[in-house]
Amino acid sequence: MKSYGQLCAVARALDIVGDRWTMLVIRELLIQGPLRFGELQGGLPGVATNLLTQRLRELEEHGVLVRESVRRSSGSTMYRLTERGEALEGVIRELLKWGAPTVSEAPAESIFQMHWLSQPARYLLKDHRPQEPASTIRFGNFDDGFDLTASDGNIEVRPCSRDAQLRAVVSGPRQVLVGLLQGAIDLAAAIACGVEVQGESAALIRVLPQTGTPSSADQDNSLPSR
Amino acid sequence: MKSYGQLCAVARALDIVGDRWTMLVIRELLIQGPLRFGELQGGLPGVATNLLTQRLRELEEHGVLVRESVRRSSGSTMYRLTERGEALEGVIRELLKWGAPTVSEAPAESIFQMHWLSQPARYLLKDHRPQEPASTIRFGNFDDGFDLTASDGNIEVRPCSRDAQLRAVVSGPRQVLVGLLQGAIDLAAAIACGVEVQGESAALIRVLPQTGTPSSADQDNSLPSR
DNA sequence: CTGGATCCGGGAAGATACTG
DNA sequence: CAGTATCTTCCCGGATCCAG
Repeated sequence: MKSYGQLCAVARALDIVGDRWTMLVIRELLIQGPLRFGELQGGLPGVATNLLTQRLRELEEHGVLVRESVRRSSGSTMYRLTERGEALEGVIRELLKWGAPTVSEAPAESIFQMHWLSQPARYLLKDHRPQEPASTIRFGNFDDGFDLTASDGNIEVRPCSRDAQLRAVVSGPRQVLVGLLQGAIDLAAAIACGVEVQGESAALIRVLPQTGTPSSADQDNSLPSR
Repeated sequence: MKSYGQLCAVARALDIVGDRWTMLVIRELLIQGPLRFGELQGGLPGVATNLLTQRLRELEEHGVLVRESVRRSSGSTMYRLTERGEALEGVIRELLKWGAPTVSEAPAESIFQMHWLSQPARYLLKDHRPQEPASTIRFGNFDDGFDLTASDGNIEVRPCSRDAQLRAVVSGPRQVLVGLLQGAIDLAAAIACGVEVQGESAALIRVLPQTGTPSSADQDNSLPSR
């Protein structure tokens, strides 16, 4: 898009990352790590291929990402954020903190992908039992989800890993999961709305926001030995 | 613009503030406080009136700002950020932190307005002499500038005030001021490049980033009793 | 004179078909 | 799979016009 032509740091940033789809490309690469063209397209439903190409070229020119030819077998190219690109994490974080309250107002036909919840989870969830041993939960499934680890009071999120030691696997309807992570509803209500927790629900409770009313879900049911 | 149609906090935020010019409208209102249509237009060189109208309507619909009819004399309307709108400060802050290094790469013919430096000043400058009494500096002039106060280790910026007690007034060429505030050049170099400091230059040095080489400007010349 | 609304040309975005 | 080419649609930008 055309430059704003202003000698201002905000305008300069928007000259580079202010175009339509651009920040969502950054989001995908921040969440999922290096991706191929098709994978990127999959996380950006509705983007035209020519437009995605154009955005990737522009971001490459500005040093936000790099094209990497994978040498194995054929020349499949990967897109990877540079250090400069990863520095956009702060912008993404502030955008999602601001946008989170409006997710519930999204058009009903909105598309949902579980991995989009990984950054909100990182910022909205906390490890409420720091003294307990590290514990990893999977949200969603391997094809679209993320692994969240609570340890020493910290929360980390990563793309799903084959060899993660999972204490629990969480899945369910889109809107309910969003509300659960934001603390808008508690676990008992979420389960009533169709959320399924396989494994130790205590591992999930450990990181969920505390909702106002200490519900029956708090003392929980069992810790099945896994 | 069209919604991304994604159940994702980042996409939802961009649905609201991702359109062209929108974040710059927010920037103006954050920096300058409530403004009239024409004042807004003045801080957004190149925006078409119809487009500005449209953006203001959209932001009003989303509860980011409110139109206020000033009852005095004729019906001049003011635009003021709501609490929700002011919550975008974090997004602006992260954008400017990311964009600051690229300001020097801006097109040569870029427009400059002094008040655009006020937010960078707020985040890039520090009060290095917290024990000294509060001290206010004006950057630019009353028509386009801002007042910066250092006190108790904190930095505050405000639109220019008629009754501010000024220790110093700083002006000079655009690019040099940008470099000075970012610590890319030191005060001695800035003065050599045309920056003028009227009053106590010590008041300016108190808040400037420390450049690598402790230059002659550091021990400074005098503190004229004012 | 400020605060807009209307009109229109050019260009960016969206959809889809096509190719190495 | 990773784009390119093409066409349509819609938004942006600039000028002009209108109302209080």
